[in-house]
Amino acid sequence: MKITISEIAAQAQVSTGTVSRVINGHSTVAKATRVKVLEVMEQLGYAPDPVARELSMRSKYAIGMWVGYGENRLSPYFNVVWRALVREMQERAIQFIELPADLSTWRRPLNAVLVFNTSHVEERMRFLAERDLPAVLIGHFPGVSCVAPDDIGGGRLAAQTLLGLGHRRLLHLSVLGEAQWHADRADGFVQGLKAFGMEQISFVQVHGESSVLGGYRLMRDAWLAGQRPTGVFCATDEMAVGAYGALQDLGVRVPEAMSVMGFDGLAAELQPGLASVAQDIPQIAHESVSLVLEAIDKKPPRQVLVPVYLHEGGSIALAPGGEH
Amino acid sequence: MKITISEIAAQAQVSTGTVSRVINGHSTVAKATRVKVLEVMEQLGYAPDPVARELSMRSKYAIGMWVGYGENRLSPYFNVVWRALVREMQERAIQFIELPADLSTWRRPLNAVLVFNTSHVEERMRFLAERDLPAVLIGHFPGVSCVAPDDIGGGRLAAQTLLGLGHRRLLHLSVLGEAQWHADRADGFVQGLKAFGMEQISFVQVHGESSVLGGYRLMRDAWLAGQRPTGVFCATDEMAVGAYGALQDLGVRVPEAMSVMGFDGLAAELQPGLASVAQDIPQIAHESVSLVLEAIDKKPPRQVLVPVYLHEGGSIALAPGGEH
DNA sequence: CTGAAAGCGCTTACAG
DNA sequence: CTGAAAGCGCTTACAG
Repeated sequence: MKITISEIAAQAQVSTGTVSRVINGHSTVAKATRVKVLEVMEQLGYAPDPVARELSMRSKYAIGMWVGYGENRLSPYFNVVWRALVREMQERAIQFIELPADLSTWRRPLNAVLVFNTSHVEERMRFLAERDLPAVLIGHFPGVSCVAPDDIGGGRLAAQTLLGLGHRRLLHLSVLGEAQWHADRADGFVQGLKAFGMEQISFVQVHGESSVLGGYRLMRDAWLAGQRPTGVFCATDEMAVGAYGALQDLGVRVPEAMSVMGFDGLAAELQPGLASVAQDIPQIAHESVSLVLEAIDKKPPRQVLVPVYLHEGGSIALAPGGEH
Repeated sequence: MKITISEIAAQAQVSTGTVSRVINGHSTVAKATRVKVLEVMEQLGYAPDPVARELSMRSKYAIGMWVGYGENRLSPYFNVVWRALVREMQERAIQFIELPADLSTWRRPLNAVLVFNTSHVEERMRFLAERDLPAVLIGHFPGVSCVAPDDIGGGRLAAQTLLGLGHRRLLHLSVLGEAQWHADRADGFVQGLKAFGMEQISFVQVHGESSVLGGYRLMRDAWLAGQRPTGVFCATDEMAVGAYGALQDLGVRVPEAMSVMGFDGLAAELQPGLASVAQDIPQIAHESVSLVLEAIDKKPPRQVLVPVYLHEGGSIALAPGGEH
């Protein structure tokens, strides 16, 4: 049936306490026994039971996750982050509670709140501050602890990548509205172009919705308006999927005639082959929870930027005409 | 200080066992003591700790969830079902494990497997059968326990709904490939039309991808090919979102000129106002887990069909011209 | 470094 | 009907 810590202890001929110590990486375990225990665990495919773990470790903390409503609640990105967050909390044996949109009706005790994927950020942060509830935001907001992917660096990375392949006519599909993340991605992209020398480059930026349909329409309309870039950088992978579709409908071949890049790193699931600036989502989850713990301890707020990296893919190639 | 069951027991002058019994509604508690205990609980605002509860109630079963890969892993539908499943397992205090796509590398003990959202169903079911692993499928497969939404009934419901509004020129956006669910939805729809009398109806069915882009293209192409339905039934809500977009781009007003219906019931998040044949997803999760438990007990396989219902929305209206 | 033991908060045969 | 006790799977002072 289920294999437990005592099974491991028996097989490794140590006490359960010792097994527990190696699980938790306590340094006070002899190297030989540690190795032995790890071996047995590996062999039996053991994984500690998070529920039992929580019951016995039980940080006194209960932290709430306050998430937004609306269509993006079902977005691929949201779901990936949400799952990473849940897993992180489980691993750290922290009790988490998904909060309702309207917090004012909430009664159960709460040690901190993690705010994610929500609109009205300012209003919400004020609400929490007034109640002295430590808060951490996944995103940007002055004065509170925040964690976010390096959107600017990601934009720059996209620019460098496309420029490196010889592209000189570039299009950026960006997003309407005030959110920081897409502004940063666009800024980073432009920074990358500027570093290279703008005078040699033609660059156009258009704005639409951050969805498949949004990307489709932007790409199609830009093309029909006479834009002829060789490289397109999309603010999200979903938009890139749409752009892909539009190019297909227009008979423009990817990557031969046009290189397409996305942002988020969901390509493997969303559109195999799509090159993308990937976020390190497990790391974002990890940092978020660390900041929450710091906030509970009244440590001063910090802002963490989690690095991004290039997710390679066949959707980008040397610019046509071999300008390079 | 957190208040626990022993606190209640002390105040009510009974044992913790008795308190537990009233918490769980066991009938073997004298009315007077029950009342007394409830009073104390109420007074102290006591709520049982779910973690402790799970640890002690939990069936010793570990059940695996075997899900498919590919883009639909991030689809809204998948995510909604996934979360319902997780919650159901938690409530029943069953340990669940997300299985890797390649089960042959799996070592940890498993009492049963819930198969969901996967391709190669036949192959996978055979794999499990060979290993004597009880299996339950969300979907259709002969000889094993299955649970699925009533796709046929849902198709019929869509037909009745649109016919009831006076629509007589109908289009169905269906899906390419061999899966049962969209065949059933289409069949149900046609059944509904036939029951009404096909000779008074013009009906066209087209096939594409089950995505936003798929719906967009089907709708646009049908229109450009000269189709002029007044009612469109989409095999999924995602396709309906795409169809919506196409109609917008074509300048066709919804619902004045065209009624649009989806299927799945994700409209509230995906496209507010979209009318849809809604699946009862919590119920599907519930039945799945029940069947898994039965399968572990060697009970004979059963096939469960979960009813669907109409999710109302402003995307459907009386047919133009008031044919009704 | 490591074992024995108590404890996290709850449930449930087992007696009576 | 109800209490005493063992148990769910793990952690962590406390000794040694």
